[in-house]
This record gives sequence, C-alpha cells and structure tokens, in this order.
Amino acid sequence: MYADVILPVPIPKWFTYRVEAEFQEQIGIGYRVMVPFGNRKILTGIVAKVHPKAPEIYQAKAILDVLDDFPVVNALQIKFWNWMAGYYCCHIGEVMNAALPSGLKLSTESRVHLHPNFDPEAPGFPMDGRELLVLETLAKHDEMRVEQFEQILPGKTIHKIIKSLLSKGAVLLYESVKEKYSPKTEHRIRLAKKFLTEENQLQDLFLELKGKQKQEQVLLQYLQLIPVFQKPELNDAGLLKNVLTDAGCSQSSIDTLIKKEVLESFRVTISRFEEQTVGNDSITLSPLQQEAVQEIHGQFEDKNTLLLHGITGSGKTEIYIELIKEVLDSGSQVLLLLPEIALTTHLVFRLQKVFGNKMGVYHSKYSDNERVEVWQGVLKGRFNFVIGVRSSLFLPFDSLGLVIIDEEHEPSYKQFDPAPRFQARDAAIMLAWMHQAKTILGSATPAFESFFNAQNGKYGYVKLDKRYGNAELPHFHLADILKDKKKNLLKLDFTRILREKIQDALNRQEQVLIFQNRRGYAPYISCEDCGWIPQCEHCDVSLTYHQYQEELRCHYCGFKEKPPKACPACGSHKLTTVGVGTERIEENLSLLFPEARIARMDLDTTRSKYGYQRILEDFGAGNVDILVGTQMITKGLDFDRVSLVGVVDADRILYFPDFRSGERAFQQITQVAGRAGRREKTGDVVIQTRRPDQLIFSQIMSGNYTDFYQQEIRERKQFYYPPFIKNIKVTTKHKDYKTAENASLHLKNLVTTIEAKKIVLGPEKSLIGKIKNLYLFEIWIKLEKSVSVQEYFKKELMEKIMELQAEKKFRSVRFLVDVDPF
DNA sequence: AGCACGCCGACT
DNA sequence: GTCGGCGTGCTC
Repeated sequence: MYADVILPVPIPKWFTYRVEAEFQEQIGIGYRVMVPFGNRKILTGIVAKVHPKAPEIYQAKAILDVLDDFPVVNALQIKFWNWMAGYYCCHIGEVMNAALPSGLKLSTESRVHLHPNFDPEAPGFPMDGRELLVLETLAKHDEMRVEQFEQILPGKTIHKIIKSLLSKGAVLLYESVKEKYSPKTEHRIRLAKKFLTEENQLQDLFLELKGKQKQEQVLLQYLQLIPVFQKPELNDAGLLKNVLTDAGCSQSSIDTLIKKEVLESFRVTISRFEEQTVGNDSITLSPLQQEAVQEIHGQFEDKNTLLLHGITGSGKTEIYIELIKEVLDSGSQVLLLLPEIALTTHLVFRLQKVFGNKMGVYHSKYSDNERVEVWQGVLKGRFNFVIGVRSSLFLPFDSLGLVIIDEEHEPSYKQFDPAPRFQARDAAIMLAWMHQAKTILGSATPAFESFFNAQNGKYGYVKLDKRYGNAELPHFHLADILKDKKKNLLKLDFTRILREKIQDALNRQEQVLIFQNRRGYAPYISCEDCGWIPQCEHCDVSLTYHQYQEELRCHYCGFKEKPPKACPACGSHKLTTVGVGTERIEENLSLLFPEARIARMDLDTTRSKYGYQRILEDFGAGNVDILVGTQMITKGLDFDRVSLVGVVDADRILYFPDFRSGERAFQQITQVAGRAGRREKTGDVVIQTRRPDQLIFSQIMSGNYTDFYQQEIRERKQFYYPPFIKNIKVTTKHKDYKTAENASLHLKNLVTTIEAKKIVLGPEKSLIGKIKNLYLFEIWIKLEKSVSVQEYFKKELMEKIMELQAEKKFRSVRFLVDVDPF
C-alpha cells in the first residue's frame, strides 16, 4: 500500500510513501503521519489518499509512524484544500499550513547523545578543542538538543562539529517528535480506596493520627466536604488541593498524608473553556424580523447563497439566532464568520447566552492550545456551532447546514500575505456548496461583488431597512476644511462645526468617536528649508513619526530610528511634521478640550492580547469621553451614549489610487456613522473634507446605497473592473531592481500568448516599490469571468511562471500570484 | 521553503 | 590553510 501525503512544503508535487504492514490497518485519509524528508528532516503531513499503486520513477520511502487513532481532518476538508490551492494558485501544503492550528503540526528536534560504545579514554581519535568541549558537556547532560550548544559555542559551527563527532562514532543523533499541544490538567486529591472498602480502616487511621493535629484537620476537612460513604462517587472525582489549603489546612500535612498513602494525588485533563451555562436565553423576533426569516426561507428554496442587506441597527443578530437555532435543531453544524474586531463585542456574549456551551469561539488571539481544543471540539461534536475569524473556515466540520458571513464587505476577509491568498467570503461559499449548506452574507454596505450577484439573481436578496425600534438615521454635516481654513476657523485640524458639536456632546455628557484612518503622529516629517523627508532604509516609503515613543517608524518592515535633531541634508533645524495621524488627533483634542477624557484605539494601542477589550470596556463604562481611532472603531462598538461621530479627513479615504476607493469610502463612512445615536436618540455625524461638492457625500448622507452602486458599477463595467472581470495580480520580488522588473516583463510577454479573453497590464512598480530591501513589480490580468477560462488560464499561468523560474537569471525571483486581489 | 553540496574570497 | 559567503539542486 502507498499513501499520498500532504507536506508543509511549497512544492507542487505529491509525495508518495510506502505504508508498511504494521500501519495498514490504522491508516486512512486525514491521519497525521511522520515521514522522512530529504537527508535529515522528519516532517509530519496529512494523508490525502491511500492506494496500491507504486510510484514508477522513484523508490518510495516508508512512513515512519501514524500519529493518530482517528483522522484529524476529513475527506471533505481535503477536497476543500485542493479547491483552494487550485483557485488561489498556491500549493496544497501552504493551504494545510494555514488550515491546521500549529498545535496540530508537529515539530521535530534533533537531539544528540553520547554513543554508548564510545570510550573517551581510548586513544586514536584526534579531537580538537571544540569537539572535546561538546563531549564534556554531553557527558554531564546525557542528552541535549542541538540548539543548546549554541550557547556554549557561538557561531554556526555546531553542525559541523557534531557531524565530525558523528563520523568518529562518538555521538548519536536522533530526531524526537514533540507534540505541541498539551492538555490542561488539574491537580486533585482523594482518599485512598482502601479506607472506603473497610470501615475500621478509617477509625484506625484516626487513632493513628491522634496528636498529629494538622493532619487530623486535613482529614476531617476532607470528609466534611466529601461524604465518602454516602457518596463514594464524589471521592472518585476528588478535590482540588487548594480547596483544602484555602480552608486553612497546611500544605505540608497534605503532602505527608499523600506520602503515607492515606490520600492519593492525581491529575485530570480539563477543558480550557469553562463550561458555560447551557444557553437558555430566548429571543423574540419583531414582526419585521419574522417576515425576513420567512423571506429567507422562501429564497433558500432555489438559492444557495443569500445577501442580507440590513442597515446598522436593523436587528440582523436576532435573525441569525433564529436561523442558527433551526439548523442546529435539524442536527447540522453552523459556522458564523466575523472580522476579528467584531469578535470582542457583545455579539459574542449575546450568542453565548443563547447557545451556551454548544458554541465554540475561534479567535486569532487564542493560544495554540485553545485552538486545538476548538478543533477537537468540532471533531468530537462538542461544538456544533462555531463563531470565528477567517481561519475558522478550516475547522473539521462534517455536516455544515449554514454558513453566515457577517460584515461580508470587510476587506479583512482577504488574506494577503502568506499564501493561500484567499478571500474567506468566497471560500466559505464554496465550502458551503461542498456541504450542501446554505450561505448568508450579511452587511449594511454590501461588497459590490455580492450586490452584483444579488442583482442578477445568482444570490437571493433580503433587505432590512428599518432601524430597530425605528431609531432614525443620524444627522449629517459636511464641514468644508478649506473654507474654514480661509476664515481662520480651522483649529488644530478641527473645523468649527466639529469643535462645536464635540463641545455640545461633552456638555451633555455624551460620548464622541473620532475617525482618522492613519496611525502614528504624522505620516512623515519634512525639512522646511530643503524639503528633505526621512525614508526607510529598506523600503520605498517615508517614515511615520510616532511622537509617543519619539521615533520614526516604517509601517512596512518595522524599522525604527530616532528623529534627527537637524536636517542631515542641509543642517536646518526647521523640521516639521506633515499630515495627521491618530496620535496627533489625540494630542490636538486634549489641547482643544482639556477637560475631556480621551483614549486612542489603533494598532499601537491594541497589540496586547486583550488590548481592544480593555479600551472598549473602558469606553463602555463611560470612563472615556472621546475615542480616537482608525478603522477599528468602525466596527463592534454599540454604545448607546455615542451621540457624535467625526471623520477628520474623508478625502484620505476617497483618494486612494485603487478602483475600489469609492466603494471603500462609502462603506467606511457609513459604518462609522452608524455608531452615532441608537434607540431613541438621533446622533450627529460630521464629515470633514476639502471637496464637499462630491456626489458620494450626498449618497452617504441619504443612505442611498443603490444609487451609489448604480453609478459606480457603470464605471466598473466601462473600464473592465470586477465584478465584470476576474483580476489576477502577479508580483515579482527581487533584491535587484532590474531583475525584478525584467522578470515581470518576461512574464507579461509569456502571459500575453495564453489563449484567453484577457487584458494584461504592466509591469508597473508596486505602490510601495521596495519592501524589506526587495523590489516589487506587478502585472495585472483582467480575465473573462467564465469558470473554464479561468481554470485553463491559471494552469497556463503557473506553467509560465515555472518556465521562467527554470531560467538561471530568474531563479531567485519570487512570483506571488494573487487571485481576486484587493 | 529549507538544507546540503560545492566553489570562491578574507582572515587566523 | 580554514571559515563562511551564496549560487544550485533536490526533496517521494
């Protein structure tokens, strides 16, 4: 028998291994196996297929070990991985890497042993000083990890020395596999069994303990808590040690009793997730919501995917809950995808109250061990309902009935950097299709792709356009930055109207959100005399000034340095900051409103595990009057006391060189505006711009998504943009500018020859021309939207890339393929 | 992607 | 001489 194994390596090949007789019974699709790879390495992979066909052109190596008693991945998942690798032009090993929580990936460590037959006294081996040092250290430690020698012998010579010792027969080297996941355990104690079976034993024991007060006390306390004769099953479960110590028993007496074998100490595996109360919160749907549920059911008769277009505060959550309940009752599983930030909000608590411990949460800030437990929970049926971020798509579901993607327009559903560069919304639709499940896309401002599909009937469409409790849309105000500037009314980047509105809100003790989509203090600093701007050494960007840490930082590679005292170009001391980031807004606000309590929420203040939660809780508790933030604040804030939202610089969002900038601006401004005023109160939104005459503002203000869509979509059609075509971007990356450009140009020429209806643009320097010392060039392909054309084209494209990489001069060029890029 | 192999320059 | 740089080839 042979097994095709998926390995975590980016090589577009199957790896076939021999299955020895001893494993033939135990192996199957989805089992983790340990296999030798190359000379030294041992990898763990997942079995994708078991078959009797021996590979023809090479000798298959044997599988070393099968690691599981039951598969950790099911056949459907492997099918899904395969689809993803094909669609997003990457290797299945890369998909596997993204899919498995790293706790399920095993790592191997090289360990070194002294050879048992090696006699250090025996002469004849010339050993140099460093070899002797290694031997001496080994003699003391018996066994060591290779990396441990790095402390003793700095430099990269360790491997050579060990190799030399190996050839002299002085040491042995072996690979030890370490399972990264470790279950959480608890230390418990209980009364030894023998005291339960014979009653006299216990009396004898008390006689024996006479005079040993402390020990007696322990025993009495234990018996008081656990009535061992009435309820012997309680004794089996035992007691946490600290329950006794908390009750005043002495630690050492407990230990003595354990030593005397009166008490036994044992460990039990416990879950990292507290048992929640079984959900029993019921919900009542409003008549409108009931109607929507009915409509969804109706459309699901002949549509598999549905767009639920519900404005902020229209009560989508209750509709979700109702539908989830129905599917769970029918015995199927449910997946609810959310953008990361939305996972920290009441929505989760809300759902937890309803679904209790049937619901698993999969968050990117969870530890590895926690993720493995969610994975296993899904595998074993503990969690039939999971709410999680993009990567929860990969959990081992076997019978999904419903997938919901909330805030489906969110760009964070697209993974950029390591392959697979997948769009979780689209992948979820495919996953649902494989499960014969239904999909709901929920949003107040749908992605154009989704709305387009709803319009042409591919998706069902249900609209909720009444705010819950009939709360009204906020009042919008456009503030003309240039006009205020002329009249000298612009103070510290705030127009008069925004300042007044903030003051009003503060006076009424209401809260304010200020949105500025740029972190740091200022985008850059500049010399007033010669115009010099500090650039990153490794990237083609100017450095952002962060005042708080008093440093210049590159947002692309993390490079930082102290700002210079004088201009290095001309020596001038007139260095000023240019532009406005969140830090500066925060500072300006504290100057304008010294009495207000101000907080900031951006990547820099939320880096820690519970970063956002802390800020959100503070804000929710009313300890903060004004919250400044990047797009993070556009989601997940549902606080009744926010009555004003200010957008500092709408133009920044609008003039991004990208065909989606209009769509994005509409979404971001609408979303952040939705935070203003809820329930009975009507909120205010102030948008600062230099171009108040633009049509998009009136569309945002009237909440007229459809008008906006109609107008934009015409342009998309005219200029061949999605959703009318498929976009594929190929980036070439190399440390040498010319090589990167050349590779891109050659690829363009090759791609042009592929027979398909398409337009190829480029090569063009990337928006950021250099990142981490690598130059970036890209070509864009606009491709006809038929599935067969796409499949053919992608196959050809990958072949062309391989062709190029076979050429010497392009060997070290990296080609990154991004399907449906942002 | 790693990692070994192998061929060159810069030092003890 | 050796150490370590990196170009090249390979992984069932």
